[in-house]
Amino acid sequence: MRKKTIEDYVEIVYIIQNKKEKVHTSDIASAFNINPASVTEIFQKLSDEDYINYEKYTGVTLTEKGRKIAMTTKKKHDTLKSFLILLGVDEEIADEDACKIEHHVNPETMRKLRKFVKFAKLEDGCTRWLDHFKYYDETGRYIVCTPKDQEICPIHSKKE
Amino acid sequence: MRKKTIEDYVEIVYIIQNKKEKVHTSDIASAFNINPASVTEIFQKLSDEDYINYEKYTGVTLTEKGRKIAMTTKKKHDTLKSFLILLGVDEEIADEDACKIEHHVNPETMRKLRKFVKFAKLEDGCTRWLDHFKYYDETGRYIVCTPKDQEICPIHSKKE
DNA sequence: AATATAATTTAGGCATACCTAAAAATTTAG
DNA sequence: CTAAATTTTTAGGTATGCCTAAATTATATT
Repeated sequence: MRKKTIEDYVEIVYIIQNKKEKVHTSDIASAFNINPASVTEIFQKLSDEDYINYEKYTGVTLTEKGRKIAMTTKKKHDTLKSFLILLGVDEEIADEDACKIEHHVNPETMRKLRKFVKFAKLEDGCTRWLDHFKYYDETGRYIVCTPKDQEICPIHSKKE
Repeated sequence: MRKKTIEDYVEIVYIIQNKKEKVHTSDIASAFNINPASVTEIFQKLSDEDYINYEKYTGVTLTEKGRKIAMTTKKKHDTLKSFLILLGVDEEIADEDACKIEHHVNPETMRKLRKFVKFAKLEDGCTRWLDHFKYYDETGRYIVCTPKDQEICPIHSKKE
């Protein structure tokens, strides 16, 4: 199976499992808008490779191996989505794009992105540049912080 | 053919065409590290759908339709790569990721990203926050521009 | 508990993007 | 300008992720 396929299916099982205990063929068929027969097939393969516990007709649960991948993938998704929303992308599009991109991003890139999202959210009147970006995006005008006025914010400065 | 396939092949033809006039089966086989026979097959399909001008044994060129897609795709690639480098991702990884992501990003998202890269590059002593991000990335400390010191930079302010 | 209904699985098919081996065309060398 | 070497194409094959139709199992109704 392809990495993308494993991640997509394991992730959706993970999400549905938070509401349902056991995840059924039909849950995934409707979530991905595909034929239930295709889901069965995927279940069999995911089971062969030990990502899910599958017994015919009774629904599936994630194995430890599957859960790890699901969580990692979901975390990537959330980071990407947050970042795109930060940028001003509509939530729905941000979600779609995150879905498609999440399988293809290098771990180093993800690390930088996570840092960046965290950095951008260090506000409380501290972060201004994001507002400046929005303003620039809307008007084309660029607001400057002059270098001399920098200081280290005592509240948010901390290790890692 | 899948969107990803069309974009990947048309883009590489575009890039090679900037150095070679006619693009040959072997050029692409070695660029993508696949079998020449597979390239021939793709050439036939790309030709059927009018993305390239293909005549057996003589190499290919892009049609107008193909060139448009190639340019759009390359532009996406460049924007994504620039953005990732801005974030501090290593050039090689930035390039790889851009390659994989470029097929999956919504036009609205691309528009925001392009704006963002442009915004971030409005420096000349003006943009500070990117340095602050680097500093934060490395040390965990957050440098603040205090709100009162903002002003509109007369040099970079302009419509669109 | 028996039967009708709904969900799931099996079986058989299809398109895509790759492959290998062999045939055909082109290019290069002598 | 012919023969050897190289490149390209053809033919036939594979894995993946989807499909439909039919069979099987589970669930709900009475």
